[in-house]
Amino acid sequence: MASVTIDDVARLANVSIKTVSRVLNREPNVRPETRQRVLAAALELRYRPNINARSLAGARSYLLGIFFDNPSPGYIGDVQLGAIAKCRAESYHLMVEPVDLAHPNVAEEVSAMLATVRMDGVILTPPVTDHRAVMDVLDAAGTPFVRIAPDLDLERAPYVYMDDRRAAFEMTEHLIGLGHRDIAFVRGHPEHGASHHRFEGYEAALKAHRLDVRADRIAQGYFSFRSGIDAAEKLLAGPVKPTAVFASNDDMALGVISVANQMGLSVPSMLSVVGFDDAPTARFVWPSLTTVRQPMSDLAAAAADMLITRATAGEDGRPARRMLDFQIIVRESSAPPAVADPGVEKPLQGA
Amino acid sequence: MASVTIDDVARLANVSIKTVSRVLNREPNVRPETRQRVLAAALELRYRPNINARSLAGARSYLLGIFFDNPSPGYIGDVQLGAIAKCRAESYHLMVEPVDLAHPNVAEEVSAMLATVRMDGVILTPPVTDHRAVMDVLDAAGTPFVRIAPDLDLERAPYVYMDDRRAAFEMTEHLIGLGHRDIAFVRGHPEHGASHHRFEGYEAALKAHRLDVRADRIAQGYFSFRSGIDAAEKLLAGPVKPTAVFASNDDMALGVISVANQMGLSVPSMLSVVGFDDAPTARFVWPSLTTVRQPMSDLAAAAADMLITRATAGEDGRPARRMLDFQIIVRESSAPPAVADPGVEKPLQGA
DNA sequence: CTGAAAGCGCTTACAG
DNA sequence: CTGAAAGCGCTTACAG
Repeated sequence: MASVTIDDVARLANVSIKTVSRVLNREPNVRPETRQRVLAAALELRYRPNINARSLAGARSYLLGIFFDNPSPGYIGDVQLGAIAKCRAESYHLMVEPVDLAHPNVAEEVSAMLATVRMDGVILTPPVTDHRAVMDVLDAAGTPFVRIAPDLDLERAPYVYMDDRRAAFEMTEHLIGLGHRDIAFVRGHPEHGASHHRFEGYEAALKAHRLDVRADRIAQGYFSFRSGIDAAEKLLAGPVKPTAVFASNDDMALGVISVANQMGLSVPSMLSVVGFDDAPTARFVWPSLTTVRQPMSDLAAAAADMLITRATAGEDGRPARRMLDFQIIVRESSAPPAVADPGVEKPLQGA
Repeated sequence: MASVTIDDVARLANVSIKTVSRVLNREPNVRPETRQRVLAAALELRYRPNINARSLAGARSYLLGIFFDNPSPGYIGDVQLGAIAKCRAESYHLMVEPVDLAHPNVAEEVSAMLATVRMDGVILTPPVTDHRAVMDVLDAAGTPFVRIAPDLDLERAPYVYMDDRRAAFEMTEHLIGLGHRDIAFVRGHPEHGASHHRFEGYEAALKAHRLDVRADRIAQGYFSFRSGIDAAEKLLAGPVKPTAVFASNDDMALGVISVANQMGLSVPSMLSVVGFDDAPTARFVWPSLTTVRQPMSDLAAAAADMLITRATAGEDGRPARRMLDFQIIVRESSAPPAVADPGVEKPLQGA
């Protein structure tokens, strides 16, 4: 209860509180011997600086915020884990703040929050990451922020991201490598930049392997399970069906699998289905889903790191950005096509 | 940047800062007219009290902590949403703190954290909710806490929970109501109190409907997908199979479905399978899972509420507890049995 | 290399 | 009903 303060440490070490402060903040100009004495005293007393006092007196709050709006349950957890781990390592703390983008007064709300609790930086998760009013408020408050996987205004502020195009390219190559030549694609929500990048990756991989990009093998989806079902019903309607479907996210891939099941198309023996995201569900469905793991946790950790180390500007003075690696997770839902094309036996030439 | 302080408000309202403080904290003894003037000034200046200053000077920090260890990704999100919503409504903020129970120095770590950032209360989620060393540290620091769905030492501290036994009872009745008479059960991890409550509910419902509780229809599981598979392989091995399987959680239910699929037992037409938890996955698998929704979000909200309103002691002076309602979510995985028992037509008598 | 003073923006305890 | 003073536990700016 009666907690140990900087005064207690100073007294025990026989120095002023200013010296204790210097040692704890790793400031220069302290004799090694003095430093040792202070450290020993702090250790003995198990001294922990009070974050409120530090924040009130100084320029740092040792607090990072993470803004969410309507997080999908799995998502919020992954993201936070990364940010929390980094914060913990740097003795920062993470404050979770919901942001209701649909609310008419978002800006006012966020502004009030920023005034109440001072944060050294804020991590913006999608869809908040693309909300201009929120960024305006953050700028007005002088609070640094890093965006996770933004779509819009990429020059505006620092961000972390993964290469969606390249991931889609590699996933498509995974299917081609399995022997598939007729691969359908379910596009993501047209308002998400990632949707376009993923489609481009798919398209580029087909072209690189001299395969046709057929309009009747491409369906529009909106990232929802339901839209995956609708898309699958179109893609699987004809007599000659694709041997694989690449859905731009896992929820839609699950919709595709559901339709395939109902049509008696066994996955993966008669139809391979792959997704994107590695949603928690992907591991547990039957068959489990081959997908792309977005390094959400690492992205958040990188964002936290940029904020804590104040590395939010690149060498050229423009907002910094960091790209992280994705991972192709091969599970049960992808396999060689049932009836192999005669040409499949010999390896294909990449472009 | 240059933020509005209590002094600015006091000046504009022509009162002392103490009076501003009174008004903002809803203390008595302020003339209505004065109160109005202060409120108007605060509004005009968009004044927001600095949380660090409040915390440093006063008895409240307006901060709640929520402790996690190895959260399953879906889980952490649900829980937090509830806690955050409540915090926001009461102008509190939520700090997420990871607790590594496996670490030899958990107690020391938590203790350090508590010294650094003062919290008005802490919410403990499973499995932290049952960790004695953590509770000891919390007590030592004088920090109130509320446990979510604890198993052990129920008299020790306030908690929120749902009635697992009753939920399992009702789920079993759902199956009986569908016409099932031969219902198998997969038990949960024996070290979790909930496992026993769920089993008791199953057992009680069978007895209430004069159905046999058969040892060969009960298998031990450990809450994992894998253990669900193992259990299903035992339960579905014989020539006369149960018409329904009630698994103590969703992960195991998915394991059961997976085995059923591989055995050619179509769910739900040849076998009904139900779970418990309403994991995010439950909605998306095919067939989607009939299950029990644990009100995780509401439990967390209730916990936050108890902490904020300081209602952590019951009227009898013992630790308070609050029980919340569960919900039976009927989806596609449960249906009437394929071959109905002749006796099924007439309604059964409940006990 | 070290320290005394002031101040961050509030609340507490006390006086009137 | 209202306010002047002290103080929470630190860091900042300055002096030596």
